[in-house]
Amino acid sequence: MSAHSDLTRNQSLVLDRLEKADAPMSAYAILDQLRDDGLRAPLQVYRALEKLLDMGLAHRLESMNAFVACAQPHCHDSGLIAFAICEKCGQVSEFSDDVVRERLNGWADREGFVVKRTTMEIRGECRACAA
Amino acid sequence: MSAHSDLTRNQSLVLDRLEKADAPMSAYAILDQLRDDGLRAPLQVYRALEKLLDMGLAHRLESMNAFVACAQPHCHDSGLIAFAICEKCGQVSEFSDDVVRERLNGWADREGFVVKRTTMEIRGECRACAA
DNA sequence: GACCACTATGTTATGACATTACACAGCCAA
DNA sequence: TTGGCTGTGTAATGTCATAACATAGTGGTC
Ligand SMILES: [Zn+2]
Ligand SMILES: [Zn+2]
Ligand SMILES: [Zn+2]
Ligand SMILES: [Zn+2]
Repeated sequence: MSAHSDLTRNQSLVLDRLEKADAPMSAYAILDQLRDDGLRAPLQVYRALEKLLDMGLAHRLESMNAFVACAQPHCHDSGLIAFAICEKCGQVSEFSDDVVRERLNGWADREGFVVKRTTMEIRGECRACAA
Repeated sequence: MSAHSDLTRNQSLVLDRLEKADAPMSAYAILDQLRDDGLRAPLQVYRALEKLLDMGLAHRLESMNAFVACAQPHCHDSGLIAFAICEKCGQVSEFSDDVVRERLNGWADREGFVVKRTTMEIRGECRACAA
């Protein structure tokens, strides 16, 4: 069912669902679509998501309490990923920028701030929707 | 009670509470602390917050569903503000970086993405807590 | 094989965050 | 004085996330 054979059943179900979605999904939306597969409680989804986030196979969009499958698995070890989210069609673009990363790290170094995790989300309209 | 005479009563109450807090507050935490002032429902707080956000007097921290008073009101028309949030003591540092803004705008221009709003939140530990 | 530690799972209940819907009051301009 | 606009009060509901507890498989060690 999925190309991720090292995943558990629930993890595979959730990741598959995310990969087939054309927009970010909330945990409860995922759950609703996996009822037929035997999932019945939110925690089953949240637990699977937690692992997928750890593995970098999915991302959480803080600004909308939703989740997406990673667009370029294993391709962003930069430690800083930015998301552009179209509020009209839901399309999410994932990218990283070394200059931005440098600037933020520079600020943190000067301030003595120890960075654990950074989120960067741009909301707006994609080219197609803005036209 | 507040230096913001153009605000309504509820807005002043909420902003005062945020300004006196030493860490971000959830809407419900604000509500709890304003019971004595007559506030009784979440919506009263959320409505006040909505206006304060519009006016730039407060900010929402998406990564923790909480709110802070703006640290430098009227001082960041850059349109892009970054927050560094200490997960230990709750201290929030607010800053902006023109280079970062340029880079993100550059990406958006190339992609034809129309930016409405950008959130940038760094989680970690401040100098004092990391020591 | 018996044991133990570790990870995953299933289920119920609860907690935390946010909005919808409706009613009412004040203000100001037409 | 009427109508539009903004702010307010209240109840009910919707949405997102976790705590607590019980169970089951897996793999290593003795
Ligand atoms: Zn990714
Ligand atoms: Zn779009
Ligand atoms: Zn500010
Ligand atoms: Zn700290």
